[in-house]
Formats: sequence, C-alpha cells, structure tokens
Amino acid sequence: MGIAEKKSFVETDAYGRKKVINVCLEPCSIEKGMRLIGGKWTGSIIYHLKDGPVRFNDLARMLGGASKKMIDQRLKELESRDMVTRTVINDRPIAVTYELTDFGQSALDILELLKGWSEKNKV
Amino acid sequence: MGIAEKKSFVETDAYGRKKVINVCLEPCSIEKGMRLIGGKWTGSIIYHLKDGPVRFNDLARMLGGASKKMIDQRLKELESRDMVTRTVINDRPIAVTYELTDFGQSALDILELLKGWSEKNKV
DNA sequence: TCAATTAGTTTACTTTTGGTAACCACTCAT
DNA sequence: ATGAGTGGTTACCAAAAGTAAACTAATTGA
Repeated sequence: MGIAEKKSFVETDAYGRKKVINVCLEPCSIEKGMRLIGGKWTGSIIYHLKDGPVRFNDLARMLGGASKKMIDQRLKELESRDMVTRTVINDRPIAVTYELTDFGQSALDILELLKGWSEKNKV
Repeated sequence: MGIAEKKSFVETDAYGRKKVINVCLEPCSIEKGMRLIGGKWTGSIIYHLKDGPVRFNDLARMLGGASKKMIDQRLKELESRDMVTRTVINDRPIAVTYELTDFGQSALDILELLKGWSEKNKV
C-alpha cells in the first residue's frame, strides 16, 4: 500500500469485545493536510497568490474580512512550510511581495476543486 | 461568469491611490468551503463514513485522537448542514448510525485529492 | 504641512475551541 | 453483582485564536 493509510474497521472477538483495526493514532493524512491549508484565511491567501507575486497591503485589501495580524500570521506559517516566499523588492520605501513556491502551487488543485464545490452548492 | 467570483485586483488611480476591485467583503467561496469541511476532525469523519453507515462508538474508536465530545459536536454540525444523517436503528440498547448524504458524499472528491496530496508530500 | 502610502508590530481585549473526566439510563454476558 | 457495552451530556478549565485600533519610521504627493 506504500505510503497510504490502511482502511480502519471494527472487529468483534469471540466474547463480543470490539477492537478497531488500523486506528488513527495520530491525525490521519486528511487531518494533516487540513492543517496545512485549512487554517482561517490560509486557503484564500494561497488562492489570491495564484497569478503571481502580491504585496502585503494589496493582499490585505483583497481579503476584506481578515485583519493584518491574521494575514501576517498566515503568511509566516506558509513561509515556514515553504509554500510561500517573501521577497523584499525595495527598501525605503519598503516593499515586499509574497509568491507561491512550487509546493504552494501544488495546493491550488485542491483549492480550485473546493471553490467549485462551494460555489455549486451555494454554500 | 455566473455564480463564480470575479478575480480581485488592485488599481491605482491618477493620483497614485490604490483601490481594490472585487474585494472579498465576505469570506470568499474558498473560505466558506473550508468552514464546511475544514473544522478539526471534520474531514476525517466524512472520510471514515465513505463506505457506508458507521456507529458512533466505532467512529470514536477509529479516530484515535478525537474525544467523544469533538466527534459529537462535528457530527451535529454535519447533520445541520445536511452532510450526514443520523439514524436510530435500535432502542434499548440504543444503537445509532451516521451516514453521508449525497451532499456529504460530494465532498469526498476534495478529501481524496487532499489525502493524496498530503501523502505525496509526507506532510 | 498635511495626508496617505509602505509593512508590519503591539496592545489590550474578547471569543472560541478543545480536552478531561464524570455521569446518565439502559442492556447484556459472566 | 460486576464490568463492559450503548450513545451521548454536562461542567469545568486552560489555551488558543481572533479582533480593532493605535503606532512605528520613512517616503511621497498635493
């Protein structure tokens, strides 16, 4: 089965006792994946970077409901996971852009699917 | 463009003032979608229901790290969004199963993609 | 000179989340 | 009678997450 997780199921022994085979002892891969792109505003940030570098305040303007602190926090998380790179394009006046890495871009498929699903279901 | 959101971008006027076109005033569709399937354990729960009805305690056993309270809470959320149905299959002793609705099943595509991505990247 | 821009940081909160553990009423097997 | 099972509920607590608003220092345009 390679890296993939085995399916978990419940078994009942001769005494009627239940036992689960292949329990998720640690968060399973779905859970782990969610923790990479499922944070509040994380998906939106990645999606708004899809067409190329964007500057901090522009991003903040695009994401109407999110505070700067949030955006800053999320960008730092994304940077630490190598999903986004931060580039200073100018000192005085300071100018910074954020851009998706290849890994960051690889999440776009999921986000596009999510977006379509979400819109289709008028969620 | 139908139901889909327009792309947002930043415009600079003659005086150099920035203005964002198509701001996300409310959480955009990615954000909304995430709030349906991105809660802690939500994706895992949906995924573990993919092969048919599962009983509460069996689900609790499969999801090693999650408390009953969490699972209960998530199941109620999912029920309220018509992603899962709860069926009492027996009084005394009480027995209940949870099952995906069609809408719940429609989320599986996204979760499968997320799972694959997560495993591929050894996240 | 005043206002706005840059990219954040800091403060001072409030709100939400999550976890543990005990408990309920009931049944069943030993 | 005891312990384990059913499917939850409840109370309490700690920690995390999220908020708005003010502030930094420097620059630029009117």
